[in-house]
Amino acid sequence: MDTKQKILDAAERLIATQGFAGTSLRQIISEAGVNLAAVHYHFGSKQDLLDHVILRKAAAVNEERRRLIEQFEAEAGPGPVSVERVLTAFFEPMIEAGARNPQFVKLMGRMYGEGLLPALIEKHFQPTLTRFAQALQRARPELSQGELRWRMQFMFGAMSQAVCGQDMFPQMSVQADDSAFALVMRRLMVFLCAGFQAAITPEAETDEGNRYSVGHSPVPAGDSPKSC
Amino acid sequence: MDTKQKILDAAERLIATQGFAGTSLRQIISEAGVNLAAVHYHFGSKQDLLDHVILRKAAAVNEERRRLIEQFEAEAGPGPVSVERVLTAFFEPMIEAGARNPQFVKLMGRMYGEGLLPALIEKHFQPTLTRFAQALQRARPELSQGELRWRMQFMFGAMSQAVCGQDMFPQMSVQADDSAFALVMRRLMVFLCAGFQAAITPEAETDEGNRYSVGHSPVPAGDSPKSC
DNA sequence: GTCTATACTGAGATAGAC
DNA sequence: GTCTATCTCAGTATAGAC
Repeated sequence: MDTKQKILDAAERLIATQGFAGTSLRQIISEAGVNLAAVHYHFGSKQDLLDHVILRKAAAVNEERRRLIEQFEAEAGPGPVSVERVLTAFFEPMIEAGARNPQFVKLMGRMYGEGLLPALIEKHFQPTLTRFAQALQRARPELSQGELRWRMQFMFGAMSQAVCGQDMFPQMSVQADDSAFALVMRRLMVFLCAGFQAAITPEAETDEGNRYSVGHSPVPAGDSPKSC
Repeated sequence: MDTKQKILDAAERLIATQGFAGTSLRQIISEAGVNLAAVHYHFGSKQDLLDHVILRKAAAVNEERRRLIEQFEAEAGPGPVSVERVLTAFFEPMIEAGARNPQFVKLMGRMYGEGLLPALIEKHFQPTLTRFAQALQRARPELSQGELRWRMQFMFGAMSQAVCGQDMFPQMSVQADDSAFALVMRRLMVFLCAGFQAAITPEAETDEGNRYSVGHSPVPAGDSPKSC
């Protein structure tokens, strides 16, 4: 009866540590102690198994996100919800989930990195995502829709690395213990908050000459096109 | 004689569009018109083939990055190079590479997402990476080494999504044409620049009670721990 | 409905003939 | 250097026991 659960648990554990492509069904069934065909009976395919692994927990996180953003919007009345609070509504449920189950959050990050999440999000969480996009748009009305969505794209990438990124600096393993997770997420929020608050990107200077003239003549220090 | 080149070219093209895991050696050899065993003869394994695909072009980008940061440091004299200029030294060579060969840059982003790049970077580009970390540290001396490296981690994640991310919003495909690539990268730089410039993350408030009290009582609006 | 046994196709890798 | 044959292991499909 709990064959399904055993498969889901084993899959979550293994995929979180080894990635989706790096985990074979035979590993999963061996750890779960079930038969290979049971996976396809219950889930259809490896990809569908992944969907179920993610959905059974992501749904709650998503629900909580929706609840928080609604609460903040109600509190804000007619005015916009601040960028900081929108990000809080987005990340706080994730931090909570990570405190309860670090594995799952790591798995989500990995799946995002492997490019497997967007399809799922589009299938199941599009409304929530749109809701956050609109909230951010109200908080930063100067930003074009294009720029805002790119910044959200950047946000997802940064989040993915925050959650499951491997260290680039071997001499020091930053993510020592799980208790540091909440701190990392707060660092992420600070970083992203500033990013969203940045002035709009000037769209001018479309390849006049070759911008790579930077190369061998000194770069003018003062009048950069970037508002930094 | 050009068997090696044919394999490298086909691999770059296919992996850039389908990812590493999603591309089989048999696809590659079919497109290159060579024998399967030739791959293992010339490169040893699929993973090693990927290393060669990346290294043959990434080395130049990396060299250019090193050259630029050195130039900026020379111009700055004893003072620090600004965050903006450090990021320029980092991204400008990549923008150039993308203008010449969009495929390659996309491939790099994909590999980063799949978690295959950090090992390579550590093996071959550690000195350059350390150099940029030091430059950023001088530009933002208030940041602890840990926080700075996390922000770099966020940067890599955002970059990865900027370069190869799939759209989350189906109704509108943002990355319409390749000419938009430079604009996206400038948007990324503006975003990241603000992120690095953000005030340090307060490390206090370590789980006193349960921070999720946010839940059912209204969240205090004013006195947030995040400096946003 | 639930699970087992087994076979099928395609993957990466390797040994050895030429 | 190159190619054939073959090995192991992956995901998948199905027939049939209970």
